[in-house]
Amino acid sequence: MVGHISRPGAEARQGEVFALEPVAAARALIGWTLTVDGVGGVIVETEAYHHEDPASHSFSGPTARNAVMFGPPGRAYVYRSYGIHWCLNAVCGPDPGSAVLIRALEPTHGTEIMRERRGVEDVRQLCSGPGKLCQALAVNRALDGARLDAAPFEMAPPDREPALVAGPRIGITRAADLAWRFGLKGSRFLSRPFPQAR
DNA sequence: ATGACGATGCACT
DNA sequence: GTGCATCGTCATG
Repeated sequence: MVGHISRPGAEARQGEVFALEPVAAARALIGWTLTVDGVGGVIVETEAYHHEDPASHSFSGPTARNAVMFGPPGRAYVYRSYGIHWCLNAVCGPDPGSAVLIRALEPTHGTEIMRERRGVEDVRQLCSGPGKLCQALAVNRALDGARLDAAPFEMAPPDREPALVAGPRIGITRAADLAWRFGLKGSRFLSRPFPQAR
């Protein structure tokens, strides 16, 4: 079973989000539902990567790997991490070379398929990390450059403006001080907790 | 041709 | 909390 997730006006709102600069886009994407062939869930964690950001793959200019980042917004940029995992980004921004890393989903669609693909039962372990969610949604190199507004992708906006939390990005060494990681406040499906605001 | 380096996840202490 | 598998990508010779 593959339930559609479309809502009225979703396409226009999607175009608006992907036109934003990456920090704004990363914030705006929290709460959207993302599926691949009907399997997926609600985006609860993102990170922004700006073209002038030393932590971004695009920082040193176009290469074979990051070419999609320099193309039109609204496409998937998929890359291999640590030779093992895949990671999914949404290309965004008015300027070339910006993207939003999708870091975690709250599983809502096709959870049994995700359990099979991940080999774990716990719903909190299905999509709580960029590599995990790509395994759960069967995202790989074949989807690098694919449009996010067409099959097999489908995206639907949140009904209400979600409450956000922000913090430093995970797993990077450069520009590690920037608070460009965003999460759905109170979500139990994050890859890691956010540092407490003090 | 070769070497350094990860936008990670998992097992283990 | 720490250790590390594993390999594509990119810079260098």
